Amino acid sequence: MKAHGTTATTATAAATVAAPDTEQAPSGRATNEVYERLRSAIVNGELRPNMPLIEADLSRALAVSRTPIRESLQRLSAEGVIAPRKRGFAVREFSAEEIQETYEVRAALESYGARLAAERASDAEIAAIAAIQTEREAEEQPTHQFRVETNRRFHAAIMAAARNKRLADCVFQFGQSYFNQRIARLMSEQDYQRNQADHRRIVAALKARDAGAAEAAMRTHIMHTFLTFQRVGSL
Amino acid sequence: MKAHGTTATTATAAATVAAPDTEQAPSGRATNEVYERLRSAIVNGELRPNMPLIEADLSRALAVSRTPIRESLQRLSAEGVIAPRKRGFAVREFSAEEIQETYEVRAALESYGARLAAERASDAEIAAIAAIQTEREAEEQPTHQFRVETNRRFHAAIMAAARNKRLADCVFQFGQSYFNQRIARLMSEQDYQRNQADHRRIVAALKARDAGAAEAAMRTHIMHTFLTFQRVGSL
DNA sequence: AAGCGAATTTTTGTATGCAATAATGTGTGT
DNA sequence: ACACACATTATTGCATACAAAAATTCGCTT
Repeated sequence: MKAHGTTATTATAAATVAAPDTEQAPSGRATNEVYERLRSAIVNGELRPNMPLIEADLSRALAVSRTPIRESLQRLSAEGVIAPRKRGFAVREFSAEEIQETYEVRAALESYGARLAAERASDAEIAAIAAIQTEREAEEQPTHQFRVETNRRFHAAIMAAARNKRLADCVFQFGQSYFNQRIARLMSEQDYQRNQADHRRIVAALKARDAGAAEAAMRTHIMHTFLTFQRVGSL
Repeated sequence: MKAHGTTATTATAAATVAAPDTEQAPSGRATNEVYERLRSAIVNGELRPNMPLIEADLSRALAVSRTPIRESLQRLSAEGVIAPRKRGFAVREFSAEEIQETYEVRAALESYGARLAAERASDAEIAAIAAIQTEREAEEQPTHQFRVETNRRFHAAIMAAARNKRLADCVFQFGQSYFNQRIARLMSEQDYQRNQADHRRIVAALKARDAGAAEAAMRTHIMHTFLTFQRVGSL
């Protein structure tokens, strides 16, 4: 490919990130803007794994110099979203083993969060968690969007109730991987029903203030999601 | 303070990081060199919390331009070692609550690691873990250095046996904070003996392949370290 | 003195330039 | 056609330059 002056049109990383030239970053930080855009593009799967991130291309696409690009890349690399290659960086690819490892870490973190929530949550917080699940159960025509969003809120509410910001941050980080969205999209109706049952068990344990049960239920729940991944095979 | 030409002598961040002008980074990557030096300076407590990191100073002290400095700062920021201020970055300070939170996360991760190790380790790995603890018990005049190092090896061996690289990386990350070294230094003989007892319990659980017991023992062990911190009060 | 505001200095954020190195292409001999 | 040396290009890594923003100093007024 020959770069021809202004705007590249090939299916390269830069193409999918191009800025909608409105909203032209009046808020001082170009680096943050670039960082956010790249991260969301990667998490949403717009930038495919192993796609190399060419600084000059991104620079043109996002209309900033290479400096904020390079700083964003460092940050994304530290977060494990992209990986260093011999030359520069590429969108990180996760093997099946690495995905399993990630789910195990999430299981460790979220199950401990459930335990802490059972010990520390106020009654109001537990009621709020239960309410989210009730909302899920009540919806008769749940869209994919609805399911993802209420699920996110359910888990976030539990983490908030655990009163450990660091833990919540960690869990959030681990949710920021392209394969999560993909797995969510590939979930069958049966998977969804199993998740609902898991959620009910978690709520019950929290209401009973049974830390051990909450922890175990959450652990099982997370690993169920991993089973979904295994069933659908490679992404 | 007036920067006067070449070498600053005041007690600023840059002073403590200055390169020993030998070993002049023949291996291409200046950014990595800078990153490593800053991180270790912070973790070892040479750079005190809240100390602002002035790019120009660091640049002079480490004899590189501001570019690799800034890239290192992005990385350290993503890792939570430094924190953004209104202007630039400063060494991150952890409140007592944040330290507790960190220990809770470590407890979650390492206890799950112990569980996985109990399920997955080979007999040889468990023997190796036991051997490290035996070595600890055998030493009659253990220096601080010896205690820290064997402790590190003990925990690392368990994480390796858990066969989850991501988990091991996470635990390692959480160990990279200045307060860990400080707490280790403030440990009383009684604390050390309690740790030894904890380690023995963990080894016993692993030998028995009792995942639940290994998990519980490790969790208790980590939280004991947190109790040590609480006893000595503020750092 | 204390408070306030403008001028000055620091320090950062972004852009650009240049040399080094990896990647790629091209030709030649076998 | 294949392998290999060599030339060319693409891309990075680091340094520098410059403008904007924040912090500081200084002088003025009260």
